[in-house]
Amino acid sequence: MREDPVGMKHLHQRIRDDIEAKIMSGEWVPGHRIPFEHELMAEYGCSRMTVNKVLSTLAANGLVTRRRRAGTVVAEPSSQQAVLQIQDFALEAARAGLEYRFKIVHRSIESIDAAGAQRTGLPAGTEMLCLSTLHVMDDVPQAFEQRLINLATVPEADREPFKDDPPGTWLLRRVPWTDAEHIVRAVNADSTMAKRLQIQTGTACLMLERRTWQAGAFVTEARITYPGDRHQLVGRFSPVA
Amino acid sequence: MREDPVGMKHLHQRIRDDIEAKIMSGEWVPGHRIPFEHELMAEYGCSRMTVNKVLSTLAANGLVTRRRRAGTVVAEPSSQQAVLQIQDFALEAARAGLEYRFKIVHRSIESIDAAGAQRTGLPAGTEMLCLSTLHVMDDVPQAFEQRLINLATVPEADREPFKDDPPGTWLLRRVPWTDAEHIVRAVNADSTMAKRLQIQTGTACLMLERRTWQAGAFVTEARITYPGDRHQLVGRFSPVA
DNA sequence: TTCGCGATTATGTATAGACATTATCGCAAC
DNA sequence: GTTGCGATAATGTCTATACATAATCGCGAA
Repeated sequence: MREDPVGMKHLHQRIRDDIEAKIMSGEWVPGHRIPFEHELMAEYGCSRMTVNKVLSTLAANGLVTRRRRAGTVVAEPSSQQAVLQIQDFALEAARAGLEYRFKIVHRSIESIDAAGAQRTGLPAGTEMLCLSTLHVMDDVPQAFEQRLINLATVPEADREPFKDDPPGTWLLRRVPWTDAEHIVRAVNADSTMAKRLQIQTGTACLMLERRTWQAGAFVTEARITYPGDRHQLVGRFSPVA
Repeated sequence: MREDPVGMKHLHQRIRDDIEAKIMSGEWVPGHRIPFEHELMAEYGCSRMTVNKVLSTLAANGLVTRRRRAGTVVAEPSSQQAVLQIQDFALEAARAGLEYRFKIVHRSIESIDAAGAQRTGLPAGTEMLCLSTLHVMDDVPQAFEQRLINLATVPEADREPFKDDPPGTWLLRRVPWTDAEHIVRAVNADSTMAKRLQIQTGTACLMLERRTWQAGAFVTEARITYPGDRHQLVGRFSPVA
């Protein structure tokens, strides 16, 4: 019944990618009803078990909400929201009525080291664009960002001056991600970091480490340090199955 | 074919619970090979699809590792995992092969103050059970937990000695929550906290504040402080709109 | 001894169908 | 109008089967 898959992803993955893409692109906003299982069956010409498993997985990941009889709808953004929103400083500043600036304080291209290769799953020696950015609101430093961008996945980053948008915002618009890993740590500011953020040495800081992949290809790693007395992560969660 | 389920969980959940219990209790240590799918089929008298879905789900959650031909084994705990995702110290300790203890260092019943009333949305003066708990693994303090439990919502907490399970675990089993709010901060340990956690004064700590509601009724507030050099929050997310 | 290759075995993905569960819709009775 | 109830429609769970894929095992040849 199925054509021979030569360079063809598994159906499960293809359906999942399609739905995720529609949600990510904004074509399907939160609350939008996703086609019923039998509609997807017809569209992809597969059995209900297959689309059921896809939708169940998406529901377990909190991307959609399923209700008997009512169908499946795109979930309201909840848990991850906080971590992600903090990412967009310009938006946060605008909402708080502050003036936002950023400054690229370092830029270079380097081969990834052994530890980096381990973290990202890339072969050692892969070329990465390394950027350090200071985010400032109303002349007060809010965060220091150290970022690696995989030039194999995003070659155009090499020629980008990052004049209007900081690297994170620029990337988000260019390269939609499909997977991310977040780590949140508490660290004491060393003297260098303290100077950058205009805080006292030893002040507790939140360090958010974030790695993103697009369909298995590593995109970027960001390590963002926030002064602990100026920032917190806030999230609202609903229980997962 | 199946007996009528009166108070009988779905098979999928039962198999899953059984396996998780074996892992949690330490009966199956990391590396231990889980029965093959056809063995579980025979044991539970069900089809392979059913056990396959259970094991796939456990694998997706990182509890087990699956390899073709080799079978399914209990996963190695990856360093300091998922404090946020699985907020169960006993489970984490069991997986890491550590001995877990907890100690209630303070217990009282108090009326909520103005600030607390603000945070929880309760009327001032509501009676709360106040507990302070120290979580210890292999004689090393891992976290200090300050918790308020709403006695109006969970009156039986008053008579509970919290002998076998710490308050968080006990509550989770008794009162399923429908909404939660999380705040993550970085704070410098003051001298009291430093003494409790056996760290140096000033060490950066992660402070996780968590409030939960059940259908609009406030249940509990927990404020958990982790030494920053021993813990991190790990999360794996998929994109949201 | 070692290398290569085929058989074996366990998981990965998918199908087609069945029955259970539950929320909603619409009609009928009050 | 409102209430109650049955039909309906969607997801939830499960079966039995099939073939694909990948890793390992063991045998035979170099």
